[in-house]
Amino acid sequence: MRGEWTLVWNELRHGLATALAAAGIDAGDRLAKVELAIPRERSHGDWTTNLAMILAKAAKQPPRAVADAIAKHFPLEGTPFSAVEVAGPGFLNFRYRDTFVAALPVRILSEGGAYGRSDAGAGEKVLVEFVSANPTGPMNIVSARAAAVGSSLVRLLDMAGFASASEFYVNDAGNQVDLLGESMAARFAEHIGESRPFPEEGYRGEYVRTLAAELPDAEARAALARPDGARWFRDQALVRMIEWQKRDLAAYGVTFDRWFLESVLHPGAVDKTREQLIERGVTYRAEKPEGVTEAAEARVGANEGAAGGSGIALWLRATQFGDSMDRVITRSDGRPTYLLPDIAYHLDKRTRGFRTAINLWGPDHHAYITTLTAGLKALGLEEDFLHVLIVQQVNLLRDGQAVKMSKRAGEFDTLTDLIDEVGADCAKFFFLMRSTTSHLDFDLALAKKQNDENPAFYVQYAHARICSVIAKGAELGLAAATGEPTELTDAAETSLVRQLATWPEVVRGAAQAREPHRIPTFLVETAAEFHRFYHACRVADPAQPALSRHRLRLCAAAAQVLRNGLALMGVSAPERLERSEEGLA
RNA sequence: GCGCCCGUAGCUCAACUGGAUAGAGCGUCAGCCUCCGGAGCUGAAGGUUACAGGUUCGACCCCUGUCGGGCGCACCA
Repeated sequence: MRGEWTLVWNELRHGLATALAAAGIDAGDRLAKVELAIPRERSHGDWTTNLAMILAKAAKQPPRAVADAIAKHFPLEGTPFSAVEVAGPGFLNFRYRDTFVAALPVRILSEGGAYGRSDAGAGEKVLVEFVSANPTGPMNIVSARAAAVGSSLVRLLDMAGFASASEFYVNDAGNQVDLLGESMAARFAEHIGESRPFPEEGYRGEYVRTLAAELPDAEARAALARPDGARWFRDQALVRMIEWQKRDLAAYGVTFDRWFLESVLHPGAVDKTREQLIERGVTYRAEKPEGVTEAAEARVGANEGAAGGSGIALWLRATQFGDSMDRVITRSDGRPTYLLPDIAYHLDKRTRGFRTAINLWGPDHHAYITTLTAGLKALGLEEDFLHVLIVQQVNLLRDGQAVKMSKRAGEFDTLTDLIDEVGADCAKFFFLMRSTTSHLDFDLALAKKQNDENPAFYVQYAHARICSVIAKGAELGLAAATGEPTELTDAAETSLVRQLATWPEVVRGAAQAREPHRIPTFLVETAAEFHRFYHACRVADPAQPALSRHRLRLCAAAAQVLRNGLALMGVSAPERLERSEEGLA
């Protein structure tokens, strides 16, 4: 091993490169993309690769012949592997040395919270933007899923060697905020017994009334009397709303490196972006988009009312960059559409040095991916700069029955409601458990159960159980072994160590695929692996002190891995779980 | 009408970017504590991966079509 934070993955890659060179096989750039995996089937070894099968065609040799050549030249010396075998149609299967396995618990404990960390991301700067809800109401359930996934992804990327940061984009410059201000002014007027018309599309939620009543009385009265007083109400509403959202998220354990206000882009950055697009010749002025089909034209006609005015607008030639149609970036009245500041914002991200922007969006925005991507390509940004993860909707259930999520006061709808009902740990575990592309059925009754139906408790229980057995060992005067490698005497022990050995690879894979759900999946498997071991092997046995000390250390290593995984999820790892009344059912 | 996402065991979901015999939990059935937390463990049953073609050594994964479910569709964000 070349030292900590080096992946077995890297060792394999180097070994394969050496073997290919020695065997005289030209892999081209294939090696960079080849699959190195941990096989599901343990009898297939600890690592496997399909490299030989990939190269067979170009090498004009049967896959097994290529595999044999690679196996023959693979330099095992100094690697974690003792053997490489050719199997099946041409797989190369690698097996860990016993000494590597025996040394692993020592290594896990010495690396501690850093076990699993790697340099796979090579320090690439990645900005993860998520939630970014309009500052016009409290955090809701949809945001709760995005917050759990986004914050976990940031930690995951960091652990895999990316330079990651989190950001919340605040739409504080649009109509919606003006409407909020107007709504607030009207509610304040109502509060002091005056009348002021409530805006047509205003925010009718009870929370606006609450916030209005908290405004400083004298200042608010003065603003109400001024002709431009709506602006004061807007600014007040904005500040209070953002603080509220920050509080809600903080209670959930989610914070952001930066809250980016859209308003800072106006007018400078927005104008500059428009000029750049014009200079690049990717815009035109027209009443209608160029090259629309008759069918599309008919639809425009049908939507004229909703579409707004007719007149000369500035269009982006989005179709040249993969979009299905051209898009307006400046309305006929001169105001920019949402697209232009969005482009300006992402240009700003790129200018700050981020090589990748990962955005978490709701399913209602998926069509916008091609539009924004087209806008960024039109500016000359890398095609793969923007990476959008669609976080699918959440269906709340209670004992199998759908829970209505309504904006109206009193109904179950907010993040705070959710935390109050099931707790932040459990909510996050459930949100992270599924891939973001899956619709998620969230059963409140299930999440509240503290029993075996609940995977969040299954993992936390494994951790608590380990802490308990370590405490038991201490009672008996048995401490975890230090220094010397672990003696593995039982198949269940070896199986557990091998599971723990995969952790750095799981972190790397999950980070590069941007799939945080692999973490809870791994933790559930690890917990199961631990329980199996615990069932098969007595850990704290005064009659066998030497063996006990080795097993206690293995337990401590397992606890460390569980803690590291739960930490990535933002879920706590309690040392004790108290039985609740419901849990006894 | 067009576009995107989804469809895997009775239910909720995995399957490591195209790999070896598609796996977990719940539910059902049958077992396991003189022992460290039974909130646990072991086993059984349960599948034409919606359907029909195609691509190749190999497909839940890629391509085409069909059927279902969700979402979006033009100077709202």
